[in-house]
Amino acid sequence: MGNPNRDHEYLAKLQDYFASYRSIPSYAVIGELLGMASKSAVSALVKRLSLAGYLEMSPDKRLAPTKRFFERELADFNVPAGLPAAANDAMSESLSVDDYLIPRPSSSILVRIKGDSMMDAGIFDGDIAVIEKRHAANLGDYVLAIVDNEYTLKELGRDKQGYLLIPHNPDFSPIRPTHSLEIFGVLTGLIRKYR
Amino acid sequence: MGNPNRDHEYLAKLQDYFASYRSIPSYAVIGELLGMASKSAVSALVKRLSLAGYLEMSPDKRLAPTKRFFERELADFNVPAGLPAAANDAMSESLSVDDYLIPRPSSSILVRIKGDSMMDAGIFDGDIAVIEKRHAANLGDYVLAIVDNEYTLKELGRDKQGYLLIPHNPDFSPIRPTHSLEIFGVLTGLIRKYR
DNA sequence: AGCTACATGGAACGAATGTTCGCCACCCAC
DNA sequence: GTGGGTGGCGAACATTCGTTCCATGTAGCT
Repeated sequence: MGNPNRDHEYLAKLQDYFASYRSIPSYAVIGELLGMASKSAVSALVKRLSLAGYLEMSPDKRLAPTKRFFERELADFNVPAGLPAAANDAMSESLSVDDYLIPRPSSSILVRIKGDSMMDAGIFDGDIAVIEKRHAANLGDYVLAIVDNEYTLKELGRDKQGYLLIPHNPDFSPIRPTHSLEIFGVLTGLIRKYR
Repeated sequence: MGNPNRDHEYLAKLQDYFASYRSIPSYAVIGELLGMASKSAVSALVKRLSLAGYLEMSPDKRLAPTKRFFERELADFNVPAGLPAAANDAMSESLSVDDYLIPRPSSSILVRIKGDSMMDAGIFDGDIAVIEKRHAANLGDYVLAIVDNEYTLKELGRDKQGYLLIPHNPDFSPIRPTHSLEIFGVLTGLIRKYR
């Protein structure tokens, strides 16, 4: 395999396209997109990518991406500088962000964080929390709780007087539930977007 | 229109199908799927769903789901008043988080954070950073830079002596590149997993 | 009942699809 | 060099696509 495989480059363009339009275009358009003049070249490419596990045929004979299609490479931080391009061949590990963060979609919801009460825990206003819905939690878990008809994300704690909700910000005080403490779910992931 | 619109039911089946196979089937198959015997009925349905904003034509005239296609019914969970500002942004199983965090897959890479030098910016050891590969950045951006053959994530700053890399942790000092400063990419997203 | 509105069935049609085949250009190993 | 493998080109092909037009059936209304 002396030939530097251009298939990764082709795959990348397909990934970009799918990210934009949520569909795999026809062979003719793929060719146009990748700079191929004939559909047979595309056909060959599709066979290769299918073998590699990035594409598959849906039951109705339509071309569709596989799970692996959505995986991203995970590079290690400490890579002593190879060339930046080396990150491509680093072949460390790949993962799909969704699978990584949301293993149980049906019991997970996304909640946008309001306020700074968990700032010291690295949870900022505007972040999105992945909450797994359940009513039980362990001490030390970050829980989305319902207190006085309001949702709030805090650490679940306990002292001799009972359970409390501990903020991670010196400007806030622990909340001691007056009546009952209802736990909506447990924080299992966090997503932040910059810019 | 005595008939309660069955379109929602049809939409639901399409959503299920797409969730399974990541593609929209042909009109014939859609008909089969929904119990319609003719493609003209499907054609009409597609027009309705397109008008409602659930489907659209991709640039190559292929049927594709829109963002709204992936929105989840809020009515699904009967949460007492004041549903936690649910992130309507992106909710679905497969595409959502990827789509939200990684608009350009081919130029994005995932990097696992090592060390606490950005702790005060809410970026912790073990978090995963979404880096968009490019060589230019603005002051104030968090950049993945290559300094002395090591990758490091810092804020890009500048003073009268030139560029520097600013950590967000009082225990660390700003880094002043001795020779050259190479920027590998810019931080565009952050992912953290609990437990 | 008679009428209208509308969703669907059914068939015909041109356009576009993906497959296939033979051929060429290039690169590497020998 | 020579040979073989590989990726791409170009054209022909049957199949399938989505559109279109008209007929049919049903529901609601007067």
